[in-house]
Amino acid sequence: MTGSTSQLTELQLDILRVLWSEGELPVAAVHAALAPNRELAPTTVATLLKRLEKRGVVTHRSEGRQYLFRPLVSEEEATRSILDDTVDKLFAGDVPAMMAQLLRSHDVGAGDLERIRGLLDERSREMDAK
Amino acid sequence: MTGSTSQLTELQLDILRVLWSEGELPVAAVHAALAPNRELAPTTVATLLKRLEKRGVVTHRSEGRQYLFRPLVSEEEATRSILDDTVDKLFAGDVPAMMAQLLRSHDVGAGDLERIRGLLDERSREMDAK
DNA sequence: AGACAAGAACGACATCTGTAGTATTACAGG
DNA sequence: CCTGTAATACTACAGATGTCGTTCTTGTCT
Repeated sequence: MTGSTSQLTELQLDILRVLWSEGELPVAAVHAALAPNRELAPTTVATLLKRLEKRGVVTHRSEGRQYLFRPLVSEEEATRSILDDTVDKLFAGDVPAMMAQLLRSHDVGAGDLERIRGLLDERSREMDAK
Repeated sequence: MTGSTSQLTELQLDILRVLWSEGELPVAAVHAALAPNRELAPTTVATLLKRLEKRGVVTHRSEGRQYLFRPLVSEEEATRSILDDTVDKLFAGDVPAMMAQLLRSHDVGAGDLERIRGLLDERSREMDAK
């Protein structure tokens, strides 16, 4: 059970994305990576990281006088968790229903449709294989 | 612009669902409809409704000594808004990417795959038609 | 050793959400 | 007209989140 990964906010995800892509980083580096998009004080980033640690989403180890933070959940897990939550919240867990809604009211071009067909076929093959 | 419809929580959605399906209702009725699933004090429901009204999600009119609440956003709009938000949050707005993820890691059975193919075809025809 | 600077630790504050108790108010009956 | 009673209005509080300022600590450089 990887803790409450589903309730991650945009900002929390942005922080996690930095860690996912960069690996183990000191607060300053996370702050720096976020700087272009978010104007946050370094202490803000530290606070966020600390809170995420309290929730079991990241952890840290000391190296010299600074902390190196590292994620405890993978991007896959987080994404999945959030998506699960959304499907439950909006469609009572009915994934196809959600996909139907996505197809219906969100911009999906012709090329996208093809791409999705490809994915479906792939998935079918996988199921047959097993 | 229908206000911040995208940030609706599960509880808020539950309340809205009651209104969507029942129409215009007094607080007591909303409370009653929710009762089987949620054990909330009537005042709690009233508070929630009032806050939703402040956010422009519902409104009310007086009838005698009680208020009749009614939604200001449709279920379609709310669902869409939340989904948009999720796609943005997780896949930078890339709907097909989200669908791919759904197919990959959520339980979608063989029958579901067929159903989705059907939706795709339908969508394709709609596009051709236009 | 003493002063600096860079981190970390702590504390704060506003807003939102879930949750509800208490205070008012005003109609309905007697 | 007075009193329940039912509905609304008001107040409160804890936990989460976004956002920092301030203080404490400790390695480092002269």
